[in-house]
Amino acid sequence: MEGKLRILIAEDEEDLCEIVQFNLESEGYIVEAVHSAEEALKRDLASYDLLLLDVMMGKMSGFGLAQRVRNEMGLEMPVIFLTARNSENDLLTGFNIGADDYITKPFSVRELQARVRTVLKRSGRKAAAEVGPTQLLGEIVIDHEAKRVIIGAEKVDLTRKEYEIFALLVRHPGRIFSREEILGRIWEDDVIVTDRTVDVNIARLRKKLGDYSRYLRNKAGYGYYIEV
Amino acid sequence: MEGKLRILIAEDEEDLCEIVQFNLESEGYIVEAVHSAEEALKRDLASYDLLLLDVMMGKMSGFGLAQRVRNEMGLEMPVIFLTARNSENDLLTGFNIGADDYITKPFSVRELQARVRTVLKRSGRKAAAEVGPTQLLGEIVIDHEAKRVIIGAEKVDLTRKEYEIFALLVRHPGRIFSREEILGRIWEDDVIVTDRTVDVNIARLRKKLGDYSRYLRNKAGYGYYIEV
DNA sequence: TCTGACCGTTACAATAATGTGACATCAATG
DNA sequence: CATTGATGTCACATTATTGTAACGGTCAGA
Repeated sequence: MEGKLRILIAEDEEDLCEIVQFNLESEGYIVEAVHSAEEALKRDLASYDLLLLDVMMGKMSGFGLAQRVRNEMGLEMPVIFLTARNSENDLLTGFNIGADDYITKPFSVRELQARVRTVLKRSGRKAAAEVGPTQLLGEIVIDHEAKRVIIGAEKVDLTRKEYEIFALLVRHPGRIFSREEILGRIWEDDVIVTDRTVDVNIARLRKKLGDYSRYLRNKAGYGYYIEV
Repeated sequence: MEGKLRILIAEDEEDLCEIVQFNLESEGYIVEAVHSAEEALKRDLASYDLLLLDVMMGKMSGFGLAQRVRNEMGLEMPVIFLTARNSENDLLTGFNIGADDYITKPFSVRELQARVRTVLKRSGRKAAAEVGPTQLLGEIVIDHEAKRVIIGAEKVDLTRKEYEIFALLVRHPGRIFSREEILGRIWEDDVIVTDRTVDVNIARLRKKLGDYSRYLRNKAGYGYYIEV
């Protein structure tokens, strides 16, 4: 029905990383590995379908990372935590992210595969669902659960493309996205559409945003961005 | 607070607590967590519908706690023990006490949800996670015990799939569920069905809901949801 | 075995979303 | 301030998504 699912594993034990990567890739997933939370944050996390996070890595734990992903970035994505069995003291507390599951080390490959499959299936593995239920941009609230925007008392439904473009831009305020980049991220790989298509969708989005469309700006020759 | 079921979890691994709490709450239970048996004893244990007890916690074990609950306090309540994998002795003891169930760590969240549901059902507490005994949506009443819907004076029986889809959506009003997500949550892991199947079941459900099917909405490109 | 409830699949019609070309405006650069 | 490429907008065509009827298979109970 769609492309391969992408998994990011953040785990500082490189050997374990490789084993997991190898095995999940042989299951047909696209797996990328990083070895610290900081490295993970450099990725476009929204582009993955599942995060496998070691609980204990360097400075920032897997929990910390998951928290940032969910709270600050407003992304809801399936997370499986990897925890060492007998290091309970080291386990951090107080995260309220929606961990979908966890698995204790050492684990069997089969175990992991089963867990991954289940979590992905449960989560609906659609292109990076986002949570919030809301995320703010000035006085505009994005309701990621309802796929719409709330402006004052108005609730404005967004179509899929409108929503995805807006969510992408809002996730990175101030950053300019070229039409090519927007197309590459939001449209399927095999469909070919003009870059003018982006403009039209932006126009429709702006119309729905009303006055607040002033936040959604263009820089001639470059692309679109959200004004900070 | 209407008929939601209350669960107390006593478990010293706080991260595990959080995971369990989050996931059970999202299933519609009220979940409270404590991190020791002593703390648990300060609660009004009779007010819970289910106890989830870690077998190994600090001074007093989950078993000790369960024993006191049953013998001294004379409470009959469902208990699920959480045990580490290789402590077989504990298991025996657990069953002598009359544990309703046990689950070995690490367990999948889904496994736990299923176990909780089963135990609650068996114990005579209403039924599954979607328990009410009834839950309201506008003027529609869902009778979770009879697996049907009451619209005005009409009683409309729902088939299993119809009921589960409806219950899932009603539990999270306003949230859009993609077809994949619905399939992942309601269908068994190993069966493979088209996503169009969801549509047809939705259609059948709508027909039974009559006029009130207006609450059960679709958003093109996303999925189905209950209008708030 | 028969029967009917339940459920998955398909086909096609109805609806919503999206893409495109034409043209009007705008913005940057000399 | 004039020119030119970039952007905004509209109407309409095209495509994708959804609703629904119809068919067939399975399974449990009569």
